[in-house]
Amino acid sequence: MVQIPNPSSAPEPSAPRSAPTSADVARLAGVSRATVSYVLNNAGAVRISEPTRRRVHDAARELGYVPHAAARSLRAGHSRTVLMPAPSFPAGPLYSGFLSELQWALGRLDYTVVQYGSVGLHGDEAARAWAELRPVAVLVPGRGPGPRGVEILKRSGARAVVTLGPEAVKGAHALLMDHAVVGHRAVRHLVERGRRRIGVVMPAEDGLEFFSAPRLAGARDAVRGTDATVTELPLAHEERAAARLADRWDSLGLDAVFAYNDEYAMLLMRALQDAGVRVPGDTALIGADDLMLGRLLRPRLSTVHLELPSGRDLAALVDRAVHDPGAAPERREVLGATVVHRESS
Amino acid sequence: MVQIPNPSSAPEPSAPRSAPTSADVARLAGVSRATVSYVLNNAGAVRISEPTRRRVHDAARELGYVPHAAARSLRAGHSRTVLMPAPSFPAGPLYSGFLSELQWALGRLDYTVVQYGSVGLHGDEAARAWAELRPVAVLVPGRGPGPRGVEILKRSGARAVVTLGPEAVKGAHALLMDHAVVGHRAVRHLVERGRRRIGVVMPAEDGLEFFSAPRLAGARDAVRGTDATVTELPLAHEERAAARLADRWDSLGLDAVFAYNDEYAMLLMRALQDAGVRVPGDTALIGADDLMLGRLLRPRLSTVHLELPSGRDLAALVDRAVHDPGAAPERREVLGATVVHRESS
DNA sequence: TTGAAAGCGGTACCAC
DNA sequence: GTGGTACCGCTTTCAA
Repeated sequence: MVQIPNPSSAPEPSAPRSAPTSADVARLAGVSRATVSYVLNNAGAVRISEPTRRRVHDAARELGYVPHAAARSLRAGHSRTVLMPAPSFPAGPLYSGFLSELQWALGRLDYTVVQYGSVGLHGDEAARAWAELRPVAVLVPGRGPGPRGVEILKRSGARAVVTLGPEAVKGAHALLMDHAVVGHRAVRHLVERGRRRIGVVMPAEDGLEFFSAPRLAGARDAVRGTDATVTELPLAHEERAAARLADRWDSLGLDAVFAYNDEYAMLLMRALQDAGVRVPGDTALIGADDLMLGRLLRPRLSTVHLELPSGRDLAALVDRAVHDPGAAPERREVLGATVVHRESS
Repeated sequence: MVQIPNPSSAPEPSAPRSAPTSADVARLAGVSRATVSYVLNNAGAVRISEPTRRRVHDAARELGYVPHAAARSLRAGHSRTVLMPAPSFPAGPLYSGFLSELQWALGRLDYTVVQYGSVGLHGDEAARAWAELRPVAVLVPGRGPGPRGVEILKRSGARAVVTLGPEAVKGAHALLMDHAVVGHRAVRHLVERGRRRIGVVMPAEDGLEFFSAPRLAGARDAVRGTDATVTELPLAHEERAAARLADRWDSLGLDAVFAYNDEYAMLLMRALQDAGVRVPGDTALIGADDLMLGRLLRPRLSTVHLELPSGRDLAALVDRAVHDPGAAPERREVLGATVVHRESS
């Protein structure tokens, strides 16, 4: 018996031109769209007979039905999307760890975290782009939106805006992370150990001023009222730049350096050693971020250990804020910084 | 005279309860919603008088109107969202750089990149969650969805699914990045330099097997047909674990190590040196990923330099695939790996 | 040049 | 138990 190809029995090879909707499921199951919705959402208020439930589930599975999030949240008037602009700075292990912990914690609370790639959008323009997605909350790392941006987000339904940065913005919750404290701790440490002419490495790379400027400010603050001085040392993250800096080291007359972070510290340490400068004998050196690599250097690198807020705490804050959008914005300093004294200082 | 608070004259302090819609704008401007849409989207087909345009723009600005992306894409039947599941592995500088380049390039093509935090979702379940957002394309780093997952995504409107991982999936474009080549290059290099008993460091950390397993396989492959052997060396990313490994080093009888990547290599190098093992004299050492830190070690660390696909190329591939979803899936090996011979091997 | 209205896909109220 | 139906906010014919 010859098998005649039946178009309706072979939907597989040629993909259907558009996604199946709940109406398709309803048709196939021989019920109404309402019933499909009830069944698929396990509506507690409505009782659906077991045979019907099965028919609906079978139809949905057969069609490969996937609900349309946009339609759903349009109807519902809200979503459970937490939007985070993708950071403009290169994410190190600290931030990566924080982020994945946060995603996990928000996921447990049934929120969906979405990192939005806002390239080249600035200020209110960025806020508007985020607002188009109608997130229930917005978490902004780094330089946050201005007060107008926050207002835009709230007017378009964001029940919480949280900034993670150096300054609080009106109307938004603020987890204050002023990196000045990092520079302050580092340089205070150096001063306490008797150093007086202190260099502060400033990365030449773009996107880092956001951290380096406050760290420098903190360093300046730490020498206030002492006879110690701070000197800026621009440095690109490459060997030759470090070598050039090391070559003119004697002329700088420094007896200590706070190197922005452990990576720049490592770069500089190697260059200094190659140039015959003894660390910490001639020049004390301290980094920041407490990366594993610092522990492995010779001498072991002193550093400033950072304590970021826990993802769980931040998730809880978001959840609280979402439930009570009217509450006064929280404003909390969350950046812990403690010196880890090892061998280089 | 007592000031009686007038609710209607003071909309500022108490935020409006819901977001302004295009109907609100229309009402305020004294036009229809259609006109608002025309004006705000600069519809070329329809000419709107200049005074009307101004009235609409003014009204929109005054209300802080932001269009509702969900409603828009629901009506349009498609979006320009490119979805990427947030990677399950800790993102290093390589991946971060690649990602931001990709975001930039896709942004230039007017796509919006969204990283979706799919915590604890696996297989088809994850694919369904992604499909709910009806992205125009899905880019999956690491372990991609199965063929069924791809089918789900395509049926719900994704015009392109691209995997960036070790194996091609039916129906999806594949940028093949089989890390076996990394292990192969590293170990071949060691063998060529006369080493025979070769250790391969396997990170004990979760989420890395995805890279470490293929790298080990490649290493095994490289000794096939030679008299060299490969020994697995489990190692946690902490000093004490490295010290323990170094302590029993002599008993292992190895004359070379491929250390998974530069970070583990650095960890091991320090421990070996502390234990009196000379590198490369007693044991040659090679890492991978060509991180800056390797260049700064003594001896300078040999490594395997990885070449990831450029963000621009991948963006172009996505754009092509979106325009011609019917085309045969591209399948291309994109992971370049070349040994950088320095001093440790 | 502008407006009325249909409809995208789901949900939930109200009848039956 | 189940179905009809009115929305959610926006775009886009089609008429006026």
